[in-house]
Formats: sequence, structure tokens, C-alpha cells
Amino acid sequence: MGVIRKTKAVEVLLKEFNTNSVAISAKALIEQLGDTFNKTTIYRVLDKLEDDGILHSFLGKEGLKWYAKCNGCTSTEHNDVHPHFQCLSCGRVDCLTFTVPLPKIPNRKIEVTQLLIQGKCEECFV
Amino acid sequence: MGVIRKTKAVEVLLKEFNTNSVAISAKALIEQLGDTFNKTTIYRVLDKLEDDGILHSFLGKEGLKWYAKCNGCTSTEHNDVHPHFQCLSCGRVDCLTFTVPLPKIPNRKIEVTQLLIQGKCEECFV
DNA sequence: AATATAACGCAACCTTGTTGCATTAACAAA
DNA sequence: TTTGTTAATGCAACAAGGTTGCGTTATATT
Repeated sequence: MGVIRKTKAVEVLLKEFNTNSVAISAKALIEQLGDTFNKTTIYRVLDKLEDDGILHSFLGKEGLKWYAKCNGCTSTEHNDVHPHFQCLSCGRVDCLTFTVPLPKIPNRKIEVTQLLIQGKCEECFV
Repeated sequence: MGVIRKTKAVEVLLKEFNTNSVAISAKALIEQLGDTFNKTTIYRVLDKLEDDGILHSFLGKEGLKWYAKCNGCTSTEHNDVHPHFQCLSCGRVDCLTFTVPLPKIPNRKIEVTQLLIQGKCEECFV
């Protein structure tokens, strides 16, 4: 498990996530880069970058898969489980930096939490 | 907007949600009832029951749409935004009764929150 | 430069969910 | 209880996001 070859697709996709500090959906990436790279390639590179702990993914509104850069994750563990914010006006999604304290639930083991907050972002908020 | 006719499909689907106190995915309902009712019908009835404030929906793992009974919702407002718990062992999903306090986010307006917690449920937890 | 094989492109496919339209059935009124 | 209106249904075809198999290309190693 590892990105072993620095291909064009890997390079271009990584640049996307480095220049934009927001999350990007696979769909948007395909719309944007689909002429340059096959969608299969894009999906596979995203998968691999996630495996390697470089990107993390989550589900946005309507079940679309979004990706964003990781902070301090390794290929063995994704440890930046944080909320995501999706603007209902402009559609933009980004990562929030705080963590939400959850109450202990008796007899259950929490492994993953996915918190998606929807509303109006800074730019769309009047 | 309202369920104006008590049809077989409405009756059977409502019974599903009344006898099981857990959430059920549209997919599971189609697998279970697809011989009796057309999947289109099932999707439409679920839609309508949600419009009427009888069911609420949310996205589970893998972007599947899940439905569960509402508590005190009306056709104009779904006000039971609560976390959902999905067991990674048995796949079962249910509604949690607590609410999670979110920190205020400056310059943003929170409208909806979707919190999906994944882990081991009471039965699968050792 | 030769070579092994990861990565790619393409086409075909899968799944969840939606739409248009003709037919059926729920329910109110006669 | 028959009739008439129209909501609800079934069917087929479609839509969109994503996946798979396989032959070809290109990266990195020797």
C-alpha cells in the first residue's frame, strides 16, 4: 500500500488539494479533469491517496464522496475525524478544526463518527 | 401534501416501521418487499411519509438512504435532528436520543446537522 | 537500453434512485 | 352500490455515481 509511482494524475490531483484548502468531491474532480484523465483513473488515485493517509474522505449531501487533505494521518490509521461543513448556498465544503465531544454510550463501542454540518458559509452568510 | 389514501403499500410500510424500532434502508425494504410492491412505489411512499412528518431520512454508510419513525414532526418541519448509530458488525442502524451540543461557528449559520456514529451495537459488543 | 509491473484508458457494467405514462384502485358523492 | 374523480401503482426506460476486466502505456529499477 503506497503511492509508488509519481504519475501525471497523482501530481495533478495532489496539486488540486494543495492549492485549494477546501474539500473537493470526486464528481467535481471528474468534471474538472475528466478531459485530461479518465474517471476510472481519478477514482483509483483518490482511493490510493486515501489508503496512504494523504487524503481522507467523507460523504456530503446526497451521498457524494468528498475528499480533503489529511493532517497527520498514516496509511494505517486515519485519525483526523473532524466535522465537515457544507454550504447550502454555494455548495462549498470544508473541514472544521474543532472536535465534538460525544457522550459515552453504554455497551456500545464508537469507532467512527461522521458529522456533517450544513448551513451558510462565511461568504454566503449575510 | 398528505397521505390521502390508505393503500396496501402505505399500510405494509408503516407496519414495518412500527414493529421494528430501528431504522430501515430503502434498499432493505425493496429487497424485502420488492416482490409485493414495485420499487418505484416503495420509494414514492417513503418520500411521502417523510413529507408528512411520519418518517425522517438520513444517509448511512456508503450513501444509502435510511428511514426511521419521527417523533413529533409535522409536515412543515422535521425537528428531531438526532444522531444515528450504525453497527459495523451487523449493519443495524438506530436513532440515538441525545442531542449533541455544537460550538457556535462565527459567521456561519447552521441549518442542519447529520451525525452518524459507527461502531459496535449492544448486541455485537462483547 | 531492457524489463517488470504499476498505472492507465476504454468499454461495459453495477447499484441506487428517478421519470413518464398508461393502468388500477381508493374514496367520496350520488 | 354504482359511478366518477384522481391519487397511487407498475412497468420500462433512464440517470448518475461509481466499479471491474482487460489490453496497453509508462514509470522506475537493473
